[in-house]
Amino acid sequence: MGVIRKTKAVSTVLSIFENKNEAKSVVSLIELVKGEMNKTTVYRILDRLEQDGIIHSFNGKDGLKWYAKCEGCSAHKHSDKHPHFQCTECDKVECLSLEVKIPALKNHKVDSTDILLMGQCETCCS
Amino acid sequence: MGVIRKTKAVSTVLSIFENKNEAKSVVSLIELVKGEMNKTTVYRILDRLEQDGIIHSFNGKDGLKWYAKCEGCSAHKHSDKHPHFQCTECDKVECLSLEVKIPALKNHKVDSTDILLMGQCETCCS
DNA sequence: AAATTTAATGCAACTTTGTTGCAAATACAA
DNA sequence: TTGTATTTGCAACAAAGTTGCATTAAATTT
Repeated sequence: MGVIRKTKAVSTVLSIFENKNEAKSVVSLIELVKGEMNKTTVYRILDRLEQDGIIHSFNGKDGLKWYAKCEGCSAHKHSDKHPHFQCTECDKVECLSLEVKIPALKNHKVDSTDILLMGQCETCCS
Repeated sequence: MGVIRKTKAVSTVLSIFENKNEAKSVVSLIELVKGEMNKTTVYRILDRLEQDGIIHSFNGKDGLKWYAKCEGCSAHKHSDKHPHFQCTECDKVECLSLEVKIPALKNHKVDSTDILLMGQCETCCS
């Protein structure tokens, strides 16, 4: 289906991702736009933006869903296979441009990989 | 805190992990022991077993929590850094003994990694 | 083998995340 | 500007997981 209409709500959500290269949890997004739109709307907009390859989703360390802007994705080819880093102190998530090599698996067909590194981010390290 | 008393409920949960080398989602565990014990008890036993290093947990592809038996873990040193594989068709999860090399990250202190490969398992491949 | 202590359990109520159906509102094309 | 299909809000729901508290049952002590 994807994004079809440029509504005010869609613009608001998009603008949150435009500026920074930082990932956002759905929970924090709902909080950010509280008063401006319904949480159901947030869920649905994120779905559509992901289907259009504008953002990508992944699971954070607590099993919560996070989203971030895709770099070079389209509706049909998602380049969202990069790893993510989540700080165990401040919970912030960053997209990493690392290339992680996964050894081949016998008798398995691997379609995608989720890699989450956890530890202390630059800010919380110092 | 950890496991202190060997109750019937603890034995039941342990026996589920003893036999097979297969991971179980909390949801499936609750279903398995339904009638025998309360879901709260399942959650609490899993917590204690994990703290004692007898099992380890990780997030499956849908953000659900899964558990599997540790191979060579203790309360203080968890060797649960191995990757997992989840089948996108039958949802089954396997622990992999692969060694995945993660390149060093500048200005970050990486303490642990979650790696989940997704695709078709041996059974669903053929 | 009782009595005592402390951990473990059951239960109900609750929180949080996420979903669904439907009516009303809005984008956009004709 | 009108018509139609998409988007939104709302309320109700569903599933995963948590909490408090009274009760039960291990393990220790006597």
